Amino acid sequence: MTALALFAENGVHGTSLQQIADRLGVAKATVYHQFATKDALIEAVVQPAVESLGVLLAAAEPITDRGEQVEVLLNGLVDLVINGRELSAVTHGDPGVAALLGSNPILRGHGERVLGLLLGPDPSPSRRVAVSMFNAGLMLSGTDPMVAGLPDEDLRQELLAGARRLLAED
Amino acid sequence: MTALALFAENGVHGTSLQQIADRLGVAKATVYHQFATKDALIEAVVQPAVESLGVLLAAAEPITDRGEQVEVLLNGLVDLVINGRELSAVTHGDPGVAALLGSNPILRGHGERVLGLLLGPDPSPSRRVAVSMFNAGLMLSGTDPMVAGLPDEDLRQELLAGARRLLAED
DNA sequence: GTCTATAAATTGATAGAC
DNA sequence: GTCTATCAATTTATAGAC
Repeated sequence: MTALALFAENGVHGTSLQQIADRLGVAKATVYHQFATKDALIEAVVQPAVESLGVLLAAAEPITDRGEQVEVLLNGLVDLVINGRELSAVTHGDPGVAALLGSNPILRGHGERVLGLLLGPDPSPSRRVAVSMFNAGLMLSGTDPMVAGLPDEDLRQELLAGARRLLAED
Repeated sequence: MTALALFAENGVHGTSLQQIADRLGVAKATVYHQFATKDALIEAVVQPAVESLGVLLAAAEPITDRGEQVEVLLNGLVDLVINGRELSAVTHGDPGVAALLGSNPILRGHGERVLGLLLGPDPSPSRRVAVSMFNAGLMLSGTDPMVAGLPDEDLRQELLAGARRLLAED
C-alpha cells in the first residue's frame, strides 16, 4: 500500500488523502471509492498486521511452559516487525493513531493479550518498565535510520538478542 | 506549557492552534502574538530540553574513561526523561515532528552527538541495534500508561537498569 | 496584550458526468 | 472505476479595533 509509506514519513495526521491520491497518480475521489472514510483506509492498512498478530497469539497462549511461551512470542513479534518495518513505527508513533487504534476493539484486545503474556502473572514494577522499553524499542527500531541498512536476518537476530537481554526472567 | 499536554495527547499535527487557545482560555490571535508561527511554538516547547541536553553533552564529552562516560550519559538522559515525561514522547512519536526537529541544526547536532557517544568508536551492527532500541525504549516509556503510575524515583532506577542491560559493553 | 473578524488555503467528504 | 467540480468545516495566519 502506498498510503503506508506516506504515513511513515509524515504521520497519519500529517498525511492527507490528497497527498495519497497525488502519489498514486489518481484523483482524490478515486481513493474514496475504495475506502469510505480516512479511518477505514487506516484500518485497512493496519489489518494484515492485526491478523498476523492474532495468529501469533493463538499459537503462544496455549503454551504452558513459561520460558517457551515468551520465546515463541518474542520470535513472532520480531518477525512481524521485520516483515513490515514501516507499519510498526506508524502504529506506535503518532499518539493520535494510538487513540484511533485503541477504539478498534480487536486490535486493542490483541495489544492487551501481548502485554499480558509478556508481563506474566503479578508483574513487578521492574518487569513493567522492561516490557515497556522492549515494546517501544522493538517497534520503533524497525524504521530507525541508524539500522535501516542492516539486512533483515541480521536485524532479526540483533532485535531478538536485545529483547532477551531486556526481558531476561529474574 | 499547555501546548505540550495537547501535543502529547493528539500529536503535533493533530493539535491546532485553536485547540491550544481554547484550553488556554484565550483567543487564537493571542497565541500568535507570542509565537509567530506554529513551528515557532513547537520549537519553544522543545527548547528547554534542547538546552538541558546541551549541558549534559558538554559534561559527558570530555570524560576520557569510556565506562564512566556512558554512565554519566545514561544517568543524564534518564533524568531528562523523568523531568519531562511528556516531552520525550512528543519528540520521538510523530514522524512529522522528527522531520521538523531534524531541520533544527542545534537539536540535530545534539542528537548526533548523543548517538555518537552511545555508539562508541567503530560500532558493530549489534551495538547499533542495541542503541536504537534503548533510544526508542527510553523515550516512549516516559508516557507509557503501563508505567504511568510509578513514582519518579522508581521509574528512574528501572529505566537505568534496563538501559544497562541493553547497553552492557561487550 | 487581548480581542473580533476575516483572509487564503487545505481538509475530509459527496454529487454526478463519463 | 475514474474523473471534475463542489461542499462545509477547519487550518494557519493576518488586520485592525480596544
